[in-house]
Amino acid sequence: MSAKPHLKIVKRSMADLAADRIRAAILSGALPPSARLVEAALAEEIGVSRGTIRAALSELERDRLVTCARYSAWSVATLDAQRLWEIYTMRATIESGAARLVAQHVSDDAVSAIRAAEKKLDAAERGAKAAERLACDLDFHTTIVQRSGNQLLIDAYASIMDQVRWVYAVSERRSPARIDLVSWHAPLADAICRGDADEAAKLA
Amino acid sequence: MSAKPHLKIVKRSMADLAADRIRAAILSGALPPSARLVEAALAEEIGVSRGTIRAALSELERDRLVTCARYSAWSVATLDAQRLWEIYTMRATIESGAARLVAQHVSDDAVSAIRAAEKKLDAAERGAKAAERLACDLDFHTTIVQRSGNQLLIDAYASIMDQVRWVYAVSERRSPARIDLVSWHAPLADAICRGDADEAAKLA
DNA sequence: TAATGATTAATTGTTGACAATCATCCAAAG
DNA sequence: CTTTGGATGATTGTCAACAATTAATCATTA
Repeated sequence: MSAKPHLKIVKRSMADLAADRIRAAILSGALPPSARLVEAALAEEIGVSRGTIRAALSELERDRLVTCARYSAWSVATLDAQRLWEIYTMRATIESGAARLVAQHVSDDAVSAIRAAEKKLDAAERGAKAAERLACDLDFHTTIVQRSGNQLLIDAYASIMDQVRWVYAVSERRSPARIDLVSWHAPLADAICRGDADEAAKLA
Repeated sequence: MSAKPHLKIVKRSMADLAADRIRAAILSGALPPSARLVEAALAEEIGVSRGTIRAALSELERDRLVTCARYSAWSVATLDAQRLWEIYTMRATIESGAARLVAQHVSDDAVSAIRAAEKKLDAAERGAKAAERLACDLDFHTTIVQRSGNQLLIDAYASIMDQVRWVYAVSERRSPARIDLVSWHAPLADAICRGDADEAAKLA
């Protein structure tokens, strides 16, 4: 995605690593919604101290993957219908704002980037397996948000997409009907490329 | 704002209290952008241990009021032109999404709530001092977001509005011309009340 | 039986000490 | 004069122990 590869190695803290482990366990479904999380147990299992685990859980709390009841318990967040609606609405809101921005000052390389993502989507649409198509789908939308140049939007989108993936993982509904991805996304891509901000925001 | 007053007292952790103190210091300008924050010094000043201060700073980091350089230093976030644009764009995006939601399923009490906020804005517009008018202005927009019924949007808006207030506090530009607040906001209120989602989103 | 209050085990909140890392300074070499 | 290298102080990262709080249990009482 980034043109110039940067060599800098990012040394990550144990807390970050621990957060990754727990996050993966939640996203994979190993830790189901509402599952109880005990700091001491996690500390033992991952091999770090409780303080480190606490920092990791705080990070996951920010991402809304876990919740904390004071002096009582951490637990994996729940996913009711209301929250599901909120997640999808939030995603649509952010993507809409991003699409509007991209359309407002549309550039050549933005167009090429979007068209490239569209093309990959087209390629995946025929023949590729469901997971591949889903990945290209998400990639298409992510490309748009990236192009908005707004780090706040990009971060918020990354966070909400984590939730979306979690929803996908938890509700194991496989391949929800084989719709035509390209024809579904083409109007949005076109609106952005011709600079129609309002239309782009509406479609997203 | 809330109809039924709940009596529950929320005992807050020392970390939360510490976060409030530091947050207030930042929003008041006592801690200017880029100011260095040393855990030990803050711990001494506020009267809690470093671990507690660390938790507080992590919370403020989530709110993007402070940043952390590994093994080096915490510091108050910076506010360059790019970030300023990002903040305002993000606010517009969230408000747009919320306005669309409210307009989509507009209810009677939603209309009355918005009209009430509009009326207060109208009252403040003539005679009241700048701070008062600004408060009513923010209140009007907040009312809309609250009415969206989406907790994710509400939280995100509260977070970004903290940043907006920070911008106002840091750049001490007073009363940026006395524009007619009501006529500026009326189209948005009308669009929502008549259920025109696309128009509402565009105006916001 | 249902409500009350004490007891206790489990869990998070907080702390201070130690380890790891970074930024600065300064001297020496080229 | 610039660059290299090491010593040093300051600051964050991590840990283990202790305090505070909660939730469950169970006997007691009306």
